Amino acid sequence: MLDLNYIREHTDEVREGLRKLHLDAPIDEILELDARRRQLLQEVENLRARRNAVSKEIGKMRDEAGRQALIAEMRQVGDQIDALEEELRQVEARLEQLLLEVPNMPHPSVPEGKDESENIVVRQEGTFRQFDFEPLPHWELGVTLDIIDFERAVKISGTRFYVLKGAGARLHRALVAWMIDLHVQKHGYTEVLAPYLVRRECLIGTGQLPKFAENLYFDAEDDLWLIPTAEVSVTNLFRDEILPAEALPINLVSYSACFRREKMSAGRDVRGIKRVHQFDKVEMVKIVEPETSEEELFKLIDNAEDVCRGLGIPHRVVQMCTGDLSFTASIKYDIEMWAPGSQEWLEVSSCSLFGDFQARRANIRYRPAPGKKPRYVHTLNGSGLALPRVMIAVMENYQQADGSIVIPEVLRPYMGGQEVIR
RNA sequence: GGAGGGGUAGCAUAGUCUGGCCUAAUGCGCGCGUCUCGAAAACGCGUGUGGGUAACUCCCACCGUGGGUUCGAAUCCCACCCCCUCCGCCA
Repeated sequence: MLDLNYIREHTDEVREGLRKLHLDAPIDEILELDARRRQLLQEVENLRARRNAVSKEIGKMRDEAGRQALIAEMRQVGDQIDALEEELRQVEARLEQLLLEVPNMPHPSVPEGKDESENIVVRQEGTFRQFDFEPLPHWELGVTLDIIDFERAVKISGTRFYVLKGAGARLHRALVAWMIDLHVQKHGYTEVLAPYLVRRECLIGTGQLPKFAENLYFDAEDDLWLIPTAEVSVTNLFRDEILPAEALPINLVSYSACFRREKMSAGRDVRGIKRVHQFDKVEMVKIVEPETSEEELFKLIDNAEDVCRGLGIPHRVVQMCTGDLSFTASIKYDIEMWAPGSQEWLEVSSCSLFGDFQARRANIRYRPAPGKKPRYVHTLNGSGLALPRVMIAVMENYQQADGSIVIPEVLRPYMGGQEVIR
């Protein structure tokens, strides 16, 4: 959420930001409602001040006739207050609703562009493996090795679900365990395991709601929502808190299942395990002081890249242009791994700096020093990494001519020393 | 799910029965200062959040949440949420 004062005082910059994003937002209506709100607020508060003062007098008065006269007068004032408050409530509700639909502003450093075609490949690392045979896509390798079962997944859950089996399931588990250990032991994160079902307010806090409800699964009876990413549960751990300065930076890593309807991409990427309704992910979340947040973003990206380096799979870092930024991000970089069987770059991580956009929504603040006013924190997160696509990259990069898959060395301790899946 | 107890500012408590000097007190913690070579102790001052305002020693709101009664609600009424104890059920 943007600061209402900022919208009022820097209206032109907000309009310019929206133009760069190729998005629209009801700025005029917001400004009108804001002006009306402040006007109503003053009227109501003046009336309330009067009533407070007079009511106190009434409590002390002995003259019964004068008392009754004042009570009658205050009854009138009360009616006026009720009427104004009703209008105020409506204005504030509408204002809140509109503010929640205004996207974050792009950071000035973000290159301008209309859509993903204008994203910028910042760097590429690692060497492509030279194959002396035709590398197969993972959906063929997985079925042949009997480590992925698509048909039974569809039988029990429908399209866009998958089942891992035997060494496939274990490879998945090994990846999760190794990634978490890497981030904890080498990068200094603290591991957390949080609920997959969260309250509606959490989705509003991190920005999935109200705009993107159609991408989420939820339980109507209890109004509990399945998280589309651990970002939601982990960032919201701190909602409505004022953290002491010494608690920052907070660096958390969390494994979770993620649930997405994928309504927007019907018909795309239907083969294999690239785009599914339920997948697992290791997510990194940072809660930091505003002054350090850009530096923290680059650490975050490097931490995610370290996973690619450890696995020995080529990757590249892509900066999103303004037209391809998410609703909540101020800066965003994707990390993509090369998949030689599918012949494509796979987005395995998305690293974002949100500034205070999420912090305002979730009301996460910190106190810079004892006695000082609370300030909003900056939040960041990045995948470290998303499991199915890393599985794809491992399977396709490490396949051999006979269809077997060599297990990357870093994962072998997590697989009981196994070296090859055949 | 049943019965009982509870939710008050960072923490711990008072206030609720009996509405109005509660515009929420006290202790702890925290900050600043005095004293000291320095510290502790003691003493003094200060210390919740959000909003209105150019700004304030000014005003408004917030006592779990949302409604209601009243000139006036932490206090009375209704609904809901959460926590604790016991019982039931359960991996």
